[in-house]
Amino acid sequence: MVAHSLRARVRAGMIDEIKTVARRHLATDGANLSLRAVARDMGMVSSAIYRYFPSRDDLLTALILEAYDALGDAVEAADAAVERRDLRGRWHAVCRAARAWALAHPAEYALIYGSPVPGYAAPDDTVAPAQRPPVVLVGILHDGLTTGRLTPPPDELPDPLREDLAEVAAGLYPGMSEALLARGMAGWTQLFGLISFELFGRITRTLPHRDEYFDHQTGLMANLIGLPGPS
Amino acid sequence: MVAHSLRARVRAGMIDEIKTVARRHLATDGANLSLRAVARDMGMVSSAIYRYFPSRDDLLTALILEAYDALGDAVEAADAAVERRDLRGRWHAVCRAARAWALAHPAEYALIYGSPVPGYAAPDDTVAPAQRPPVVLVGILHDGLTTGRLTPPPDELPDPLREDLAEVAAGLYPGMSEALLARGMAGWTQLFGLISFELFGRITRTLPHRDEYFDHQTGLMANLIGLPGPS
DNA sequence: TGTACATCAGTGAACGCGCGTTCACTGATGTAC
DNA sequence: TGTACATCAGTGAACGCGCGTTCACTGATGTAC
Repeated sequence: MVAHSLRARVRAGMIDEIKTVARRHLATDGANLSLRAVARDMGMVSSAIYRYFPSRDDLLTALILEAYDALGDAVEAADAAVERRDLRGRWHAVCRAARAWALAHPAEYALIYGSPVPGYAAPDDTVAPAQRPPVVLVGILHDGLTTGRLTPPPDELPDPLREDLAEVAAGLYPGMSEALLARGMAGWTQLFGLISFELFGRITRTLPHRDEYFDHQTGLMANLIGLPGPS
Repeated sequence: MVAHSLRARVRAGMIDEIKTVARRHLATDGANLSLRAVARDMGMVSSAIYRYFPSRDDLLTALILEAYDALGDAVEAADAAVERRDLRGRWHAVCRAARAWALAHPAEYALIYGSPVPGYAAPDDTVAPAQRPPVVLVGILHDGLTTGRLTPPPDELPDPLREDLAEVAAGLYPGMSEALLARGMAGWTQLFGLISFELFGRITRTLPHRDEYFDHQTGLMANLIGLPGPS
């Protein structure tokens, strides 16, 4: 029992080390991750990896799942740390947490939000963790609605779009204002765009004050949504 | 003279064909473009490509430049086709043109706006063509300012950010309102985010009415900017 | 507690593959006199 | 107009490399009695 769990612990440690080394390789080689290179870095023969992962794609999938979860954890923790009623504070906290995580883990961010890896199809169990950040953002808006702190925007949607959004809302926050949901999704899109531009090196070459830029731009979206608070 | 230009024309035709075949390969293999595969598709031996491109990276660079230019052309043409004073119409035309081009050329879009290709450094002459779409968007706002059709937002920027933006404006549209420039960049970020999400298959799985969604979301940004017009 | 057996991690060789790039070559097409 | 030479496109073989994956193997570590 003790002996078996020791072996199991060693095994878990190896799996962790493989993933850690693989993450390091992501940083330099992007998503064309090489099993052989990982094995080399660990001082093993390449076939040894197969004791832990049945194929290269499985290793990739594990890394992708971990990345989604790490980002989701960071984002949810940031939200939870702010006073519930401070909608605008929560919004900024979530945006900043996502950006901070991405800047700290650029390769993993690229893995989950960059262009799709050719020939690799993400399995279905990545869908739920992938939605955690936008769900948190929209959750803030939902809280605002139910506590009356946030006034929903006028219904400004064409019918087909409203129906689509109603269906999305039904699976998430039933009864939510579709127009507000659309604005929340605009905020999420903006957040993703800001981080991607900064990380992939477009735009911000001539914008040294990146923190201020980021806060201002996410603040604009908070205004668009109608989040109460300073400025 | 005539003879020489014939050979030159044949040569130019070959270069075009290589690029066309290479573009086709981008669609399936992403940015790991294989010279040998391109040669194979053309019924040539792989070394023959070297008569036309000194290396694989040069071919990639050519494709990237062409992609930037094609998108830039599409966007500028869309803007030019709308009555100058119809700011909101121009805004929507530019957004739609960018999206349409991206949907029609997903691989080339991924090449220029996806995650950076590992080990490939884009040469400097990609910078100018890359900026054409955002320059057009901000140009619309600038036109609005100079014709008085657009009221600049109140100065809402922290000092360091205003200085950064003033420098950007100086090289582009001197004297432009920094706060308005920031909003224009927010619009550009949103546009990029919307297209990327749609193309890379996040978010829109449950949103069948994509055109309506796109128009609505870009319309929200037009509102944020303060573009006059319906809705 | 001690022994016989099963499980498991890691080895090393091999498979078949594709890649970018170089190089000496063959013909055909153009140029100069 | 006709010939001698230079230019150029494309060939085919070869270089050295890295890759994912399979497989029979050796020891060491754990398990059952």
